[in-house]
Amino acid sequence: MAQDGKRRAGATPGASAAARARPPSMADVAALAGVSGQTVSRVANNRSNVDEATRERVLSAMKMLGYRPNTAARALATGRFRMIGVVTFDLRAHGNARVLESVVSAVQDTDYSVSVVAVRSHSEQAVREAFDRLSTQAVDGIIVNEPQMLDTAALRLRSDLPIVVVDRDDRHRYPAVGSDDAEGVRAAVTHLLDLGHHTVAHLAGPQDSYPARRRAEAWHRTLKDAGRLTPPVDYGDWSAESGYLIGRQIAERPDVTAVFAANDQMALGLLRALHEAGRPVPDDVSVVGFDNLAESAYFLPPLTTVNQDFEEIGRQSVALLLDQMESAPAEGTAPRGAAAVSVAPRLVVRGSTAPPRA
Amino acid sequence: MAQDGKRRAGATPGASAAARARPPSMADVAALAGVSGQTVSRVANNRSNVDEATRERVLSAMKMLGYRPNTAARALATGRFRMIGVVTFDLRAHGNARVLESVVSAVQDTDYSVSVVAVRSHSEQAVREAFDRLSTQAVDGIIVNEPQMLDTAALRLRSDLPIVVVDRDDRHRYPAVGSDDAEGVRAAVTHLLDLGHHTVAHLAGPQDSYPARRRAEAWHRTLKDAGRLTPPVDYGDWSAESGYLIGRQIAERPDVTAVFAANDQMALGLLRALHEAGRPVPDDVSVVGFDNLAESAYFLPPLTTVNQDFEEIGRQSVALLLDQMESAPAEGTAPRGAAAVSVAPRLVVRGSTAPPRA
DNA sequence: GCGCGTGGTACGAAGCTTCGT
DNA sequence: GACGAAGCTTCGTACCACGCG
Repeated sequence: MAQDGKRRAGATPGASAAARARPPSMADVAALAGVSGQTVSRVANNRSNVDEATRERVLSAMKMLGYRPNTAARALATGRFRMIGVVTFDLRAHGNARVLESVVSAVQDTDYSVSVVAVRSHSEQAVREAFDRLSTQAVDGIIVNEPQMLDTAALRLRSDLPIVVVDRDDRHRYPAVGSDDAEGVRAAVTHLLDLGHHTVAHLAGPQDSYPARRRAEAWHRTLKDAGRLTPPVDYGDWSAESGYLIGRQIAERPDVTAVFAANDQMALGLLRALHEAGRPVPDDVSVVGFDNLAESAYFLPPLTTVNQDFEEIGRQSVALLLDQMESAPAEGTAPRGAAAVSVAPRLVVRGSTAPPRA
Repeated sequence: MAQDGKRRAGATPGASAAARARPPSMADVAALAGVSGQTVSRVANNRSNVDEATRERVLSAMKMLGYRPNTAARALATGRFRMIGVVTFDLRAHGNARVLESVVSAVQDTDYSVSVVAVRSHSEQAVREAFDRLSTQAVDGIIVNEPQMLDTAALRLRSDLPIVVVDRDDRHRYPAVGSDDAEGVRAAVTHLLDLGHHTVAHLAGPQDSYPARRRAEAWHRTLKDAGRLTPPVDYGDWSAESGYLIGRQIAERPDVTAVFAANDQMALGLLRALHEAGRPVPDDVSVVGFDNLAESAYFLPPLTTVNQDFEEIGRQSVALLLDQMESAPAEGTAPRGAAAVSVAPRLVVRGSTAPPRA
């Protein structure tokens, strides 16, 4: 076989298995298969110009030795890491966890891996730090799961890596993928109007959140387009607790017959507040949420809500990122056109909505 | 300055910025600072034997060039990747997402990164594939978030990497970190007995889940220790839907005055079933859950449940893993003693439990 | 000649390129 | 077109040696 005995003593097949500590290298495979390292490399990278028979020999040698290409060496040689970085916020938030899940899942269908960095606060400082970690670490592209970015200045980062932002916002110049919130909100509010409600109150997310703002704006616009009055908005912080606290105030407004909450958690708090105030849902007040938690179908009453297709969002962001990575191989900063992908949400009608009392 | 002009043409300071595409390497920093690459390496790794003045020079050169050490090259040279792999199941499950969150957070306090691999099914095949991915990829240790492993054979993996399993189970020989389920269950069941209930029914998780089994066993033992009868167990699948479906049957058993559900989601379904059957909670039936979802405090009624300290679990698993990684530097398979860390759960009493009707 | 601050060189594992058969 | 051999590249680190107090 090959004569690279000078490289290391134990590499010859004759050596006992006792010295097996270091993982097998390409040279080991080559020796066992009786081919050159070059050919092993060709097989490992699925090149076409290898004879089927030798390919088989090499593959079985790989299997026998349990050979795994050394990622570090490959990355060093190619300059690419086969790794996608994900910057995410609080995973306790349902949507964030779902997005991460679907991104991981989508990436798994490629030969990339995922490295996750969590941002603990919404400060520009924290976000910048996360990016720093990722660019120090070896990633070829970054997906930013940014459902509540305080200020977009934080997104103006020095980084020549391809980036995709999840949860569409037009304030920045990066390609983005997100739910078409406006469409979902429109469906929700229209559903309530169609049921006969004169207007719809809004329990919004925090004012410094872009998604919250978008939903509030869409709510406002839908009412306006329908020629309805727009009640004053209440702002929560996405939590069930805030929904409950604000809900107690809403419950005291006898004119309110329908409420659109910016997420299901706040809707849950609202349901409890209305219940305690003796205002039955949906007989007295209708409630619509946003997100479609797994639990929402079992709230009392089951919650009408807007379902977001997180799977699709994950798939699309990964696709968009890979796209960029392939088209701009270290081209520097060239966010070509900043594509924006909208994923359609879907209204799920359940028991928390009904026509207003006669 | 240095004389490595042979390495690449554009590296000399005189070259225009036009050729700047490749990130700056150590040699660039060395050239700019007028030292050897070796010294740059020393500074980058915070070694002590560098003169304070040269250290400053090197640091400012790094800053000026925006130098970042190349992870791949470093890994190749050292044989360590500074990366921890996490194998996780469905992130839609609250607990899994929480564990991932806390693991990521804990790792972030070290200079390691996290690579996430998701397992889509509970088959040994899928788990093995996940491990394969991780060992192909560059990780120094693995944390397995395994709250519902079908069979532990799947955990008997060829992998000489340090491993920590989250969600303690004694069927395998790996170090593990998890909630002390038995203790949490005991607290929950005892709470109900103390309220005056003669016995407590159990809405269990799926039979092929170890955590579910552990909780069921602890429930059984607690009742037995108290000398109470143990009603037949009903098995759900963790989902609110299964809780609802089984709950409808439970609601028809007039003897049932208290139910312990193996998680909050099933408890939610149960609450709804009891409500629909006209059996008020807690007046007619008391319900206790397990997990303490963010939402549980706003269920109708607010759910008494067992809180798990996921943050602590994450911290502990990372600590345990780092421990192993440092103590067993490529020692092969030597799971020393298989440490097991138990994290104490805590009963949270809310409105879903009360003494039985007189 | 001890020790500190340095520099020189080989090395790690894979890839690519150029020949050559 | 299927392969091999040799040599160079990637970048950072380990080890050893050197000069200078």
